[in-house]
Amino acid sequence: MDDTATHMSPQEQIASPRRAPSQQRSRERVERMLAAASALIAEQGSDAMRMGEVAERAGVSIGSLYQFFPDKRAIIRALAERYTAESQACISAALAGVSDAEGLGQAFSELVDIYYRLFLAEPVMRDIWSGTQADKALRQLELADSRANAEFLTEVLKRLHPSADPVALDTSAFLVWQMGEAAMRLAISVERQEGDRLVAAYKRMALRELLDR
Amino acid sequence: MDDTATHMSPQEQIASPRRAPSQQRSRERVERMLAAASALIAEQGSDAMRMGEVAERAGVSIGSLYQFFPDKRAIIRALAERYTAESQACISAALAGVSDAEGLGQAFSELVDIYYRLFLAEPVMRDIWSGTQADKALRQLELADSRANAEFLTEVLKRLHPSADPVALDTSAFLVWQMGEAAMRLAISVERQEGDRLVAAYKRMALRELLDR
DNA sequence: GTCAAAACATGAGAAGTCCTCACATTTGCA
DNA sequence: TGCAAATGTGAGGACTTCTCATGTTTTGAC
Repeated sequence: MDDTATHMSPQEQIASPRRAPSQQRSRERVERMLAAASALIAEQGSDAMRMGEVAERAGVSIGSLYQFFPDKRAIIRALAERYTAESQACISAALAGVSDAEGLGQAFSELVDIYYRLFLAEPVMRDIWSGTQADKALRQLELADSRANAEFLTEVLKRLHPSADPVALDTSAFLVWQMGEAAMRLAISVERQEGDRLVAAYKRMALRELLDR
Repeated sequence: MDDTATHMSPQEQIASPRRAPSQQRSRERVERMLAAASALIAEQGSDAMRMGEVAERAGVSIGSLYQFFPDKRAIIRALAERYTAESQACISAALAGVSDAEGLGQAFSELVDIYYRLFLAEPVMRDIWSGTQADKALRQLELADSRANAEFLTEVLKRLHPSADPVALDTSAFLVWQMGEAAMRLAISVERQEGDRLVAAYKRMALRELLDR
């Protein structure tokens, strides 16, 4: 009872932490809250998601919601963390065994396709990463996630180009990764056909950067 | 430049239009409102900007604010429109006379530098384009702006590569442009030194896409 | 200059949001 | 069994954004 912060602040506000659910009952309720939030985001977007609605749909009171999530953004962040954990495992697996240029080309191409399909199919993921800019902590999370993913790529690059400057490789990998996320966001915001073209163009561009050095 | 998106979510609200200022007095007041909004965004970000504060700083009542701007986002959009108009003129001028590969390399490189410096120096611009995702109309504006800018690039490319598929050129130009905006956003959100490296890497990557075909 | 109509200005308060807090209930465990 | 810790509750506080009835200024036709 210290960080209670009665007034909203001029700028950044760090949400006070909440207790993690320790009993079976509350763990299930937290799951329901996250599921409700996810459904509402899918339907209306995270901006239009109302905390009262989340509570109602989860079958809990508004107070219970705030027992486990310090504020609205924390719920969204919790969902985001699940996605990042999931996708990092996927990416790591896809790139782990790569040892030559052809293998990288193959793996990278598949990864892009998977991500593109994911973006097209998952309105929640889409919405969350779109809203990234509004929430500093979420932006940090995305950046950290992106760095972690780029790291896998860097490892492969170092194996392929042993004599190249490691910093340059790292920069390339990070940039390529971020460009990919931007390309996805762009692709899903235009007509499907144009989106496909853009993703294909990105793929070519990225592979050239990664392979022809 | 009208629009009316083809599909609209049930939740989307089109803000009712407001009267444009027709008298000298009100035109000046609107200027003051925009200036106040700009200053507040620079200080705290558009999210933390309060309409009451804008009105107070502009020396007008909250009612007057709403007389000319249908809602909060409209004020931000009005500022965004100024930036796009300004930057489009600049880009058009930079690319207009380009007729060979070397000229494009030169002009593009300079343009990237200008944009990077602009992003670093202009907190308002930064904030506005960051918040792009929250406001559908603003996203449309940015997309339209990006297309218009890419169009200049496409024209140059068509001159340089007369035998290439025009659609492919257009896709490349649009992608390169969007990647550039993403690279800028990324660059300003990390340490200055890393940002510089990322922008340089983007420049190389983009030029290769534009020139080596 | 007169005067009606249009444009403009105002701020209390309507409507709606996030989040807190004092108090009630349930659970784990000595 | 009893009791502390964990959990559950929802009315209400503190903010927002935005409206609207009411008053003031400008315009322009006569």
